[in-house]
Amino acid sequence: MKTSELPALEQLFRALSDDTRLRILGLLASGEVCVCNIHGALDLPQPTVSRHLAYLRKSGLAAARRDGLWMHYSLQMPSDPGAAKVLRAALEAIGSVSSADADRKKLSGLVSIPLKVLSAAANNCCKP
Amino acid sequence: MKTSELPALEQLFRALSDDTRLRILGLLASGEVCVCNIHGALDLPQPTVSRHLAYLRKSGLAAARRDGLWMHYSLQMPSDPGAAKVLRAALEAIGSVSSADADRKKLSGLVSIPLKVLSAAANNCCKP
DNA sequence: TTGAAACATGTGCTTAGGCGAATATAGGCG
DNA sequence: CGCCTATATTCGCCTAAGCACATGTTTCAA
Repeated sequence: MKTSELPALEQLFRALSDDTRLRILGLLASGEVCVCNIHGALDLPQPTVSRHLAYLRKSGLAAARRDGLWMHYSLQMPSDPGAAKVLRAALEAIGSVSSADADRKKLSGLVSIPLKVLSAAANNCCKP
Repeated sequence: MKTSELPALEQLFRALSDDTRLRILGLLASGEVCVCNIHGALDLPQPTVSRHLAYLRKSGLAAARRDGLWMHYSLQMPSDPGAAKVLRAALEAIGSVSSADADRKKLSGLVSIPLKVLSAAANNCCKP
């Protein structure tokens, strides 16, 4: 059963071969996240986060959804089963890294800070 | 359970993010292979193969064994369970790629060509 | 010891892609 | 419309790493 081709796998691994992108994926693994919260949780310059998100988007690993001023990114599983399995293994590996755990904790802190119920969406973005 | 760290994962993915190295790993998945047979099966310049094998060795994904004139390379699983799972998923994905299958077929052709029993080892290397 | 075979490594060149700083765009609001 | 905020993109610079070609190195055998 021929599924993916080698260049596609190569591209997948290239997308995974960056520390910042691995950290971002570690956050996206918990669900949809706003750019401002990624940039807040990882404590990275906003253009850096944006660039890496663009890379993930072009690689088919992330999807973007606009919500007013905010952009929410979420994980997107590759259609190819082999690539999907690789990504799941990658996410699992990231999940057992202590620094990624710290990132997640910081993210949940950021998200829960305001906790004031905005309109319908429970998303709290960028309240310093 | 903290296992690997992010930079280690990054290095693993970087080692996997090259077409030639994926093809080599596809061959090593079947067992120990001689450099000359890799270079023959993949139809790549010998220095190219050697350099990528060195990269895999330094990344801890391959081990080398000297046998007289020949060097035999074999897969080496990472000690970290998460990384090992990633590698297994990668090998499985490579296994379902048609071009990698062609590589394997060409390798088995090369290996079986002489089939004359050398001393004790059943390894046949580089008999044109 | 000399030569040949099998690998490994150095050199020069080229490209992908990372970063910081600056700038551009898009949406919401007064 | 004009401004602010959130996000995206551009620019200049720099490093990692790929390739082809040439040259070392190691091992064995005559």
